[in-house]
Amino acid sequence: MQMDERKKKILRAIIQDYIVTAEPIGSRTIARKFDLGISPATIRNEMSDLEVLGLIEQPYTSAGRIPSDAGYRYYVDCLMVEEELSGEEKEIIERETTRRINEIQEVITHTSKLLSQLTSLTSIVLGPLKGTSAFGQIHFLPYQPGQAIMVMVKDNGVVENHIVDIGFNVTAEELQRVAAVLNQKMRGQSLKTVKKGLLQEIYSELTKQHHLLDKALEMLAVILDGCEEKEQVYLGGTLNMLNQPEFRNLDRVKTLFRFFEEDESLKKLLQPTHEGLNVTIGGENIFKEFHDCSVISATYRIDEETIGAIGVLGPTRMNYSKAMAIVDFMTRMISENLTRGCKR
Amino acid sequence: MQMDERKKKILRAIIQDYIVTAEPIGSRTIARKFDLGISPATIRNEMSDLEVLGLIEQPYTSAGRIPSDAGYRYYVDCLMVEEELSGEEKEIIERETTRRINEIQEVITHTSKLLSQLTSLTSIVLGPLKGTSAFGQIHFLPYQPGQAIMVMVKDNGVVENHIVDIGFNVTAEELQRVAAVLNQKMRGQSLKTVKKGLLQEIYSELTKQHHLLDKALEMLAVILDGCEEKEQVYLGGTLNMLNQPEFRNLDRVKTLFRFFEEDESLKKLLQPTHEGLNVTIGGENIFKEFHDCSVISATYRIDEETIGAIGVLGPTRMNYSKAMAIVDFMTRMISENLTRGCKR
DNA sequence: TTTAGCACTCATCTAATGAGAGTGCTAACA
DNA sequence: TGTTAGCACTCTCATTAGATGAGTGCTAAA
Repeated sequence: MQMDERKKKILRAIIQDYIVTAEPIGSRTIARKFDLGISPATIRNEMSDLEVLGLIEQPYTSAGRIPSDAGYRYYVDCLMVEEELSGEEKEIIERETTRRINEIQEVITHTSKLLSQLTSLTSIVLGPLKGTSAFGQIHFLPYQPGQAIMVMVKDNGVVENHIVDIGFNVTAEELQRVAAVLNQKMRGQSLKTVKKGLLQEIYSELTKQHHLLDKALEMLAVILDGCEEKEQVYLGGTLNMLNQPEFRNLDRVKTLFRFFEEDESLKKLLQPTHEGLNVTIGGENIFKEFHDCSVISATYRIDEETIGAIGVLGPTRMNYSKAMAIVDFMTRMISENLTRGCKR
Repeated sequence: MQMDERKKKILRAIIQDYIVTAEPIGSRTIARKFDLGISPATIRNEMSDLEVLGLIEQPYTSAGRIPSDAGYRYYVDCLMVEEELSGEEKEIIERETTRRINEIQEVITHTSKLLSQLTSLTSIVLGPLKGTSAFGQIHFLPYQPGQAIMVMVKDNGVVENHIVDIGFNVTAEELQRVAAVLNQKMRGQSLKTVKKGLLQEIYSELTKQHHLLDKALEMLAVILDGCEEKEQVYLGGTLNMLNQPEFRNLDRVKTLFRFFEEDESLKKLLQPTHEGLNVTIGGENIFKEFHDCSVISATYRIDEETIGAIGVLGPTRMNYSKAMAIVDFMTRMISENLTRGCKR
């Protein structure tokens, strides 16, 4: 059995209606709502075929039909008319992403908020990935006795400060020297490289400064500990989920929100499977909690290097064309802006 | 009508039962569950009195009784046996709060998690309040051209970094001088003082350094902008709310979670009305969203100065003695630990 | 003052019923 | 041969009507 033009029209009608109403739709209603020029009976026959093809299904006997995961997949791949964002929407995204924002944290939280607002879905934004940033420079500033503030600037512009315990018998001047050695050896290197290969080298360099002999290794450990990168995940518009009829059930909401609290799992949701826009529909998702959801995600880059990802999460019955257009445009804007920001 | 011993016993029984079951309780059941040595009929008469006194109420005719807000209030003020925390609980709190934690952020997020875990309620932790911290020192570090990293250390130990735009014609050396002036003038002053009184003084001091004449004021504005304090609120265990039968209703959950997203309102929830433990019961709450909830809060201090607050939020039908004991013990531990940390 | 007894109330649970939307099948039609 | 009208049938959902049970208030007796 083949998909002819009429079947396509009917499938599109079913999906588009279901996206809006979240109710199963029957042949009669299709004939009434969409002007296809054929009778309910004919539509019934075609729907029967679509069901055999696995593109639609009945929640129960003698209810209307709803799209199956495969149906959505076919819709996204073959049927959907790609949506052009309105000028207004584009403008908002451009304005908000090109705002002069100094700290990457802000970019992330801001993006997450904007994304959920525009799509009315839940947004997930994944911050700088492990291993994508290298050391820029390290500074030490005096703090309490026995402690110092370590300020670390990474090459992607992220600045972090950590308080490190350095022991009481280390002077400010000694710290300066440590910083000098670290800066010289570590600049442009990733944390991984340092931990794997450079550590011994730095240590022997430091111990040349006889004062530091006994303290050096311990200090290094503490410092590197402070450098430990953690990828951050931001969620936006989690409440939007509660507006979806799919989540009228409290237990469903509970498992959903419990999932939202696990950063590690959230990251996996955004795991890209290929270049460009990733669309994961219903049961395609690796987590069974999201077998009634879809995820649209894409990665953002500085220059050509992927450093993070953004995505939206919503019920399988989401407005794919809109969400895809927004995620796509937004990653492009963020990448441009970040790349420009780093060159500045 | 007076509260005699028997009335008290009955009221206590009603409240304690309701805290556990969340179901209205009737005279017969009270007689069965609690060994008060009187018959259901007698209990009925007393309950009738308690209702006249406004301490209990009927959800509808011929249902059992439930405590009213006034009933809870009476219970908390007069009836409740103050709970002693178990050794184990105390130990956990002590261990977790005296852990060597360098950054105040961590203290806050940690506390919030711990608090919600121990109480099975939602915890709210309010970070350092505006105006409670004074400048310690300011440093500038090189960043991108035209920008610098400003590292600010406050006297309460908080370290923040911000990227500030400083204009292209400012050299590193000039920045050092600015820092020197700022450190000299601002140390120990609050941001408010600086903005109100010191600004002019700093400006005239800076302009003495002839190089900086034209840039000084603009830079100052940018710097002070970066200093702007924002109080942070952390929520923990929001999901605990979903386990309460009071929140079986999705709309209720929605308004609740929507409220949780407004930091400003959350702060008001913790607003202390008097020294020590604050208990706000049901309708006493300023927000009508929480007329079926109670809040137990207390402030924490560094030395004698109040710098923040912690609290738990739960249904009016919460375990007051337990929650109060935990909040009380926890603020004390945090205060001690922070005070010690600052002296270190 | 306390208690037993009794009539009454009201929410909740269950089963029955009917309406409505939709299907599949068959036969007629173009 | 593809399309359509008609019809019997199915299944959910909302509504209704009892039945159940926990609880109350009142009265009268202990």
